[in-house]
Amino acid sequence: MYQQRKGHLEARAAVLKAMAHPTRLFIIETLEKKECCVCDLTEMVGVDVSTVSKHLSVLKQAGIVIDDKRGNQVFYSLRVPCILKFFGCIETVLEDRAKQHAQLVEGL
Amino acid sequence: MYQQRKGHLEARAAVLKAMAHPTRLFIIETLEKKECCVCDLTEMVGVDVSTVSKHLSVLKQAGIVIDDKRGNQVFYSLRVPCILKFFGCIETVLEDRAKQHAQLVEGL
DNA sequence: TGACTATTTGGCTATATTGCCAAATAGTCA
DNA sequence: TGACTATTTGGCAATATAGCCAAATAGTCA
Repeated sequence: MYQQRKGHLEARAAVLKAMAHPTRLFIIETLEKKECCVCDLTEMVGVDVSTVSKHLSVLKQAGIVIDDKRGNQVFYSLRVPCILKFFGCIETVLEDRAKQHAQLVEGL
Repeated sequence: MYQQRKGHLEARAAVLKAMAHPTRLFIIETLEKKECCVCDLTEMVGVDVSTVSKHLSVLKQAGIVIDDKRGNQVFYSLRVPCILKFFGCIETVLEDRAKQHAQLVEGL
């Protein structure tokens, strides 16, 4: 039952896992607007450049971004724009959860 | 830039992270069709019941499933059906990646 | 109450992730 | 070539995760 779908589910989980980090979500959001080099992103995020580079590597590995080397810079862009549609539903989850929490608090 | 959105992005990332596991994706898929008790899911997944229970706890914490205790069983169901719309795009990522990989192999 | 089933929790080990620093690599330009 | 910038990689410590077993908790039923 599960074993038969396991391989496929692992592939899906890998994509979700690659997105499941606040810095990487920020990068995805940012790349939606325009491609950026590692240095642009590093400045916006405010962590070590090596950390940003590794996050980008995770996103690239997952097939979410592509890189394009130009001169001594590497520009990253979103490879799968539909990724952004995810967020609408995640917001639903968050709002729903907030609502439920509010009810619990009221109910006290 | 990032700092201002960090809290919100962390909340989003937490939802994605809760989904980013093959067993939990299987549970989500299964609960789409019908609610299940822990024992049903345990049998389908084929791991220790305590492991399944912990996965369900992660999904519940994230606001993705709800539980309903009836007798000495606990039934779980999907709280946010839109979660399933995610998968279409994830498939796109996977297919796209497979295509690219095929091209790389051909190009050798 | 006592035996039983269903579920959750605690404890443990093995493994993975994050983020930093330092060092390696790649490209530019005088 | 040498100095410089941009990026990636290796190594490390701290932290989180997954899954098992054992034990605790909750409910049923005779």
